Amino acid sequence: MPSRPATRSRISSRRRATSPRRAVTQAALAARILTWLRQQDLKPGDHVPERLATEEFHVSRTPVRAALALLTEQGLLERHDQRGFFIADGFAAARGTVAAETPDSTLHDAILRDRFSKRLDAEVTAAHLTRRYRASRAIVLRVLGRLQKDGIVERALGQRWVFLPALDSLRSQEDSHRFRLILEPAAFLQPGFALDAKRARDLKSALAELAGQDARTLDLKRALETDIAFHEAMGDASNNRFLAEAIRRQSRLRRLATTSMQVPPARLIESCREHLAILEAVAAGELARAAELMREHLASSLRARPGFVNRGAPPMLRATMMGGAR
Amino acid sequence: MPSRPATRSRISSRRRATSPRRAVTQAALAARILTWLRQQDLKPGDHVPERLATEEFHVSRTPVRAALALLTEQGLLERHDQRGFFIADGFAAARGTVAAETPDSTLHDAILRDRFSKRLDAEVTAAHLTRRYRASRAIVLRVLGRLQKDGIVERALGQRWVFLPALDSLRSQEDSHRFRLILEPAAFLQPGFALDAKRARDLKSALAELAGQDARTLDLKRALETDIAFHEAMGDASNNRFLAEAIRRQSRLRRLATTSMQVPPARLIESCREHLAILEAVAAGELARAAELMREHLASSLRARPGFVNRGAPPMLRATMMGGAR
DNA sequence: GATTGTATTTTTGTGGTAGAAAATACGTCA
DNA sequence: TGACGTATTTTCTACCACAAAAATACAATC
Repeated sequence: MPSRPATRSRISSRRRATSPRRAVTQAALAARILTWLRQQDLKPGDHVPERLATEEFHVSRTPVRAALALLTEQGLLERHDQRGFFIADGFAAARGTVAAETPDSTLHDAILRDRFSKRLDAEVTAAHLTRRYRASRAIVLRVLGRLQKDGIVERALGQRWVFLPALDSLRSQEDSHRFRLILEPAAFLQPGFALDAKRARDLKSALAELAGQDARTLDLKRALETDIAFHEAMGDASNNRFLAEAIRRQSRLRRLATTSMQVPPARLIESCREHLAILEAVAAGELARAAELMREHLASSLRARPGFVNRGAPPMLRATMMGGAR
Repeated sequence: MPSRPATRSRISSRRRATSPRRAVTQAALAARILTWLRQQDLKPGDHVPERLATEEFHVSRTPVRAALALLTEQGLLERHDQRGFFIADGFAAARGTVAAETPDSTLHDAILRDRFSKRLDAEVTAAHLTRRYRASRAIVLRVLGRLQKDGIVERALGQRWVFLPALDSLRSQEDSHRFRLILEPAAFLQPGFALDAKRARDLKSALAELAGQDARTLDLKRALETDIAFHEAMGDASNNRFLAEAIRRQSRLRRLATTSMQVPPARLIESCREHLAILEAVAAGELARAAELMREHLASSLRARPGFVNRGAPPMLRATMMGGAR
């Protein structure tokens, strides 16, 4: 087996007295409810009826109540007897997310890390992973399922799981960029394009803040998240669910590949300015111009990609040469 | 529960003496090997080494040998002692596929049918489905997983599975068409666009045959399959795996929705002619023209959509009406 | 009348085990 | 040497019982 010995963290499935399964899904739901609440225009004292979350997330009141109780513990909500949950004073201020470390996410990240660094082969079996990470079979299968949904692995007909060429290969990065170059400018031109007002405002302030920062002290993770949020918002605004979904898919891949593809910080800041220009065009109702700006923005990013144009052969030739073998 | 009583076919998981699980995956692999062999330029007498299929499908020799043996039984291959499998004389002639009826596919189709005709609610639980179809939980979960992969259902955080608006709603159909209008013309303009020669030939002959047929006696199922094969081939030729994948995703949805959306046969035949024109443009190396033809082709299909422009009732109302009877 | 609080019922996830299927090791033949 | 044939080992799936979580029913409150 070509797999080299590697980090062997124990990813346990045993129930510990302190954190049964509940804590995991509860936290996940709480996190989703929180981002959902943040998207709305809520003031301290506003009521948060359980029913709304129930309908939004297609779950019963039981887990919703548990999640809201969790948010109450964190001071984001307040609970009044017989009246329910209300937005707390600290709601707007608090920045932290409720992101929990789950056995699943631990394994998920470990697998991605080891795969990107080629410590994992392109073909693995579930049994291999259970041994390597000392995780229960159930967890391994769940994580593989999630990776499959994200287009990272594919299940073969037998008992192998195959890693697809991810964004770590130069070739896939180029494919991804060209794909986005097709998709994203088109979003603005869809009939019914409409950007949510609050969302536009939030994006604008986040982008403006980043745009003013120094390239040397930039929080790269936050910059990437803002970048992704911007692109997904444009997809959602397109009013076409397939387009939105396709853009979101690419976002997910980009987020995962962030470790291996390093964009220069200066480019990220430039990016923010371009995003702001696009938002302005949208606000002015000049959608055709927004589309054109988006095209230029993505083309710039494509050019800025490390190792793309700066090295050797020109784009067309390169593409053709690579076309041969696949 | 609004679900009305409905077809209750028993979908069994019990192993019958005659067909254990093996027969299913075996047949599935055999079918995939067959289409794979058909894509290659093979003559009777050509050797089919096990290793090639092994590498192509990421499975071990054991299932490959079983599948090849199955194809031998059907007279498509020949087996010579100590030398292996060879293309049989009847290989090119035989048209039939090895498509097997599995418990999974039965349930899969039943669920889709019942959902399209609104006999199933938009939110279901696995337990509900096991009762309704008298299927084992394992099968239900597998099928739900597949439907999820295809973007038909989504798993909620609790124990509900939510059907996404599929191509049965008029709105989604329009979204789908507009999405394809973005994607598919762009395929031709990707650097490295290259259509496999044999594939082009096969498509051309299939399309030519359909184009010459009478609208009244047209085999609708075959026409749809050819249509899909054409569009997927263009995606594959684009040399961009994300683009190809996105097109394939749409194809899968279209195939599933075929029962509920009825395209007039005359339009299908016209379609074939347009496909042929695109192939000619590609063959002549006029990719920009091919892209333009594709745009027109998809735009025509969008216009030809039943109930879009031509019919009376406004979209929302119609969609509701269609829900009633199937 | 709608929403919350509480209790009850239903559904799901997990772990262990037997048997089926896939992977693999090894000998043989062109 | 590389491909096939056969035997052995490993891995997976189905099934079962129990604990945990979600859904639901019903009473209480605004």
